[in-house]
Amino acid sequence: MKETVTVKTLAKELNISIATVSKALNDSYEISLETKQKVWDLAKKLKYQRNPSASNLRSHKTKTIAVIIPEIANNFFSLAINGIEEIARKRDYHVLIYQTHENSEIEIAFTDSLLSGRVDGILISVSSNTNNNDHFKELVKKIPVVFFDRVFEDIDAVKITTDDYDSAYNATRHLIEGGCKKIAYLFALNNLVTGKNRFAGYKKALEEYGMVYTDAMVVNYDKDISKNYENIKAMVSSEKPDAIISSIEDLALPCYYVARELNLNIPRDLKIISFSNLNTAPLLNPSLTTIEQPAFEIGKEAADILFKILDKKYFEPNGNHILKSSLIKRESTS
Amino acid sequence: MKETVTVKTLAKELNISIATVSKALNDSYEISLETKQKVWDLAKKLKYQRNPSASNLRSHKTKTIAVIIPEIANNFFSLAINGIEEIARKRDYHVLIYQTHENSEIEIAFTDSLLSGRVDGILISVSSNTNNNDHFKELVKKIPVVFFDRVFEDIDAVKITTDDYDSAYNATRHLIEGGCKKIAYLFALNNLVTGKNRFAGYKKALEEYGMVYTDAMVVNYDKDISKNYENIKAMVSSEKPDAIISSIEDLALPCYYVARELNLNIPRDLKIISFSNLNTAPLLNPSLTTIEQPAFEIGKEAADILFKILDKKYFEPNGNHILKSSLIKRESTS
DNA sequence: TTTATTTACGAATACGTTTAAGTGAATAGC
DNA sequence: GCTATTCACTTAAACGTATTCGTAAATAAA
Repeated sequence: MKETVTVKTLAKELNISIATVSKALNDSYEISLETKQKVWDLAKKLKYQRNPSASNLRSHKTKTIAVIIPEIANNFFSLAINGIEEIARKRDYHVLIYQTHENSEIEIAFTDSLLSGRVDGILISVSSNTNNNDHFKELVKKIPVVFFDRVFEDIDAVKITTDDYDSAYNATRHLIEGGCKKIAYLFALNNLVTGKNRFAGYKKALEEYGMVYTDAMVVNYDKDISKNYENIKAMVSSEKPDAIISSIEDLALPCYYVARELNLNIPRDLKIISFSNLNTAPLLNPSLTTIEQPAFEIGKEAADILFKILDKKYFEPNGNHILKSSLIKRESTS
Repeated sequence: MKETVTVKTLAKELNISIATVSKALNDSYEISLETKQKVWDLAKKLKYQRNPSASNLRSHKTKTIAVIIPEIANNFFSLAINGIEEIARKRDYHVLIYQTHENSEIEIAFTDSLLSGRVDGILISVSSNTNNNDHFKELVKKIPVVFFDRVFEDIDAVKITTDDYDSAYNATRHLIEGGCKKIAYLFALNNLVTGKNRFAGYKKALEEYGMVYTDAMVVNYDKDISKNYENIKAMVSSEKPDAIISSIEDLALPCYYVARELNLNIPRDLKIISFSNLNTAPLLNPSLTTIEQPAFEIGKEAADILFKILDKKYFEPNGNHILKSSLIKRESTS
């Protein structure tokens, strides 16, 4: 059993006090360069590693942030985490991952548990079936939090989103200008601004062209994934839309299967456009027109701002940062 | 500023000692049920949260595991993390994520830094350009580690892999039986058993059918992604294979682009098969035949075993667990 | 030269928990 | 009735670090 090397070890070896060692390791101005160098050299030689628990306990800094997301096996979120991790890495921070699986209760359990001082800050993308934001309101009072992509309106925290309204609006216009007369909508994130804005953009475009939608043309996301397929199929069968806008990626692929099942040709009989970060979008049959969110940049931005808050260099508690998505036109709408 | 509630708070309030509170919270047999109940009730009422740092410092248990992977924005790895997270959740463990981006030095930095007692155990899928495994050999002596999917041969630790040899063998046979005469191979993970086994399976199948491969038909993975496309294109142009086996997902899509660029029809002119967990594989143009690894299960299994080791209920330091992949035949090879 | 300030370090304490060892009272064994 | 054991709890000491306060020596200011 190896002896673990602590400040004590170094102190004893160098015949100086523990305090001096600790200060030297933290590059304190109180310590002479000469002594610091001796400490650093020995620390390196003995492979000294600062004990994080002890350090945290004393300093109340954990060098750790938490990321709470609905699902990791999702292109958007894994890219976002990628961005977050990149920023965290630069600052030698550690990243804890928590998946809610779109379950609000799990989400609450996570946020509660993170109040114990395990992390310095939290990045959250809200679960789709979270209706009540009381726990978030409490949370943001106690610990720095940045919301990204899936956000609530009335929370006192920084939010990073994309131009949901504009991109949905543009997508709808793209369809209308392509000759579509009846555009169905796959609605998700109903209770979040994110979802509301997308839907509003869709409605606005319809309105501008004197078109209407009926409730029958709107399919709501069901967390039971198999039902989504059925619901879309039922809607397409009865309503016979000539286009579909999907407000989340998860609903795009079911559309392809439905079209196949109903013998509808995409894009001739049915045009499809979806919010999506699928890297196979260009290779699908037919290739899929997407509203691509800058997922990686969202993650970076969110992390960046969280760190600014931790550094106390950010003073806009309600900042709303909006990044631009891009509409990438492909065969499914041509 | 709210007072943080500690064991001290509870002790004072209930007029009992700190030790009693601590033991009650840990459900120790030394404490009467009556007292425990009082402690639990008050803890709940005051929303007491055990301070993780203090607890770790004293008990040397962090309730945290680390996952080191090459890339999170990858179907296989995000599914694996999903499985890991599921198991961790059940045991109230926290999951730290580290991405190496296939960089061996970053990998070493991570493993070194995890020796400070920040985590109880580590799950690793080795970076593709890691040639030297000395740091792993040292690592496994000091902390429980389970390797998954991308593993080294001669490390004294548990390994979770898939039947790489068999699945590559079967995939190759599938192509041969489909009439292919010249099967190219996209080689990755050359320095890991994982990659070696896949290549060996390919070679064995060729051999059985009296076929040969030349070095010119083998393209090695380049970490500069843009080069892969060029390399594959060059190989296909000069060698004119009638099929390609890609040993990792990242090399499959470039094949599609190359075929498109060279005006080759898949599968007529060029059949393609790839190790892959793409959920859009059935929707590609044409749909892609895949060797699908049970990514989620691999993650679960790896985490499961790590916890067994932590519980000291696992006694097979060299256990090699092999899960089965499935060959899913689609249009790209028909 | 005398006083004030700076420099470089050490002693001691606190962070919040866990745990080994100890204690008095109640119960059991004979 | 006396000793041995069990029960329920307390005391006190860690775990390894960061930090406040203090201090002796060296330097600067007067």
